[in-house]
Amino acid sequence: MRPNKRDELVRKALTVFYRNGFHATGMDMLVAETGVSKTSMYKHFRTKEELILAVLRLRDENFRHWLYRRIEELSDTPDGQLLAMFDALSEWFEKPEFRGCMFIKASAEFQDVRHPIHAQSAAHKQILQDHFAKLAAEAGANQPLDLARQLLLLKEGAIVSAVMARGGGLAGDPAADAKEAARSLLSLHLPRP
Amino acid sequence: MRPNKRDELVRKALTVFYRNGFHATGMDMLVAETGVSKTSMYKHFRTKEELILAVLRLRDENFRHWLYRRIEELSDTPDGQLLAMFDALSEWFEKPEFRGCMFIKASAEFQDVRHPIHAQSAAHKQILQDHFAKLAAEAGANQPLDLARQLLLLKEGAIVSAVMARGGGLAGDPAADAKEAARSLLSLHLPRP
DNA sequence: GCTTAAGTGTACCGATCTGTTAACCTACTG
DNA sequence: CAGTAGGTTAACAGATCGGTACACTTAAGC
Repeated sequence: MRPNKRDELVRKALTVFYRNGFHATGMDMLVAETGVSKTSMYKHFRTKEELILAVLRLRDENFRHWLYRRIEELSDTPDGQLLAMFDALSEWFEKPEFRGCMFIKASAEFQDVRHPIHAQSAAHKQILQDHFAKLAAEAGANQPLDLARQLLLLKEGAIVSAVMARGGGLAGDPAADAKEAARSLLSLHLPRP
Repeated sequence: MRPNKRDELVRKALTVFYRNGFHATGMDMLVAETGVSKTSMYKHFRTKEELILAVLRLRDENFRHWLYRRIEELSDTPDGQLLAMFDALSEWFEKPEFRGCMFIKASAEFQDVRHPIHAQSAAHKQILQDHFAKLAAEAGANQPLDLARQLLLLKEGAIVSAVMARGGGLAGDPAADAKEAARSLLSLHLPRP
């Protein structure tokens, strides 16, 4: 059981789950898409749930590191980075493979709050919120935690709306709208420059 | 096939789907929970998808009418009603049966934008956005559509965050945070009173 | 050269999935 | 009273679900 083999399985399973959903994706389909045998799959992951949790761990890493890096590329001030988040999101929304937030979908399919999948999804959001709060504090916001929470609301709302808007079912440009709103909120929370 | 029998089935199916998810809820479970026979169920709804679409239609009616009425009870000015929406949401979030937005969950489980379930979910959001825009225009907002979209983002973000916060997995009071943000946005969009 | 770990293919398990079939019951209506 | 609409129970398709059993191959390490 080479560890990188396992990682490769998680990586491929991620794309399948992301495209297809969790319940709608059977282990047979995963086995077919990854090219691995079913026996091996179950040697690496004792249950489907364990595989999903591994997928979510990878997704958390990938997404957060991508977002953190991208906003640092786009701006070198903390308040600029908070704003730039919505430009990064915009880039994400326009990728053809964009299918919304994997953690929102996971918590939607595993609704019991005591379920590890639900808990892990919430943990991802908490980590993001903490990061926003750190940036807000560095930017000198009056109430950095409040600002962070409001920005998180805008981010989640933008993702959900972007999903709905994807097929033209909802009018508007969620990333642009969210950025505009964020600009307003930042101007009210930050001391006059 | 008395029509009210069908409505009763839709009503009961709604609670089961809302509690359990769509893919995770089998027709056998629905039959057991509604007390109806499987044959009758398939006489009323030719497929599971048709049942889900009927459930979503009912949910759209119920939710929108509840929300519209509640915010009218809480305020009699259009801008006051836009703010009161977040008080109404707060009441919803605190109900023990709260499990998030059914349309977000539906679009998460049926991701293909051409799928009728996905389209119907997006339509629900569009109708809400239109309603907000109407209120924003009545309130005299500079750009009522922009304000409506921003408020929709806050609403969706609050719902998603409330789901995550339900088991204590995410800190904060999403409804209160969203209301605070909405107050800021309104003050910037409305002409000085 | 032998052992062991890692992986393979395939067949299978019982349960559940959506959906169907057939025979029967019951109550209203012409 | 006969016909019919709406409902019942119960069994059954055919597929797929998560997960396992068994016999085999391949490659590395001692």
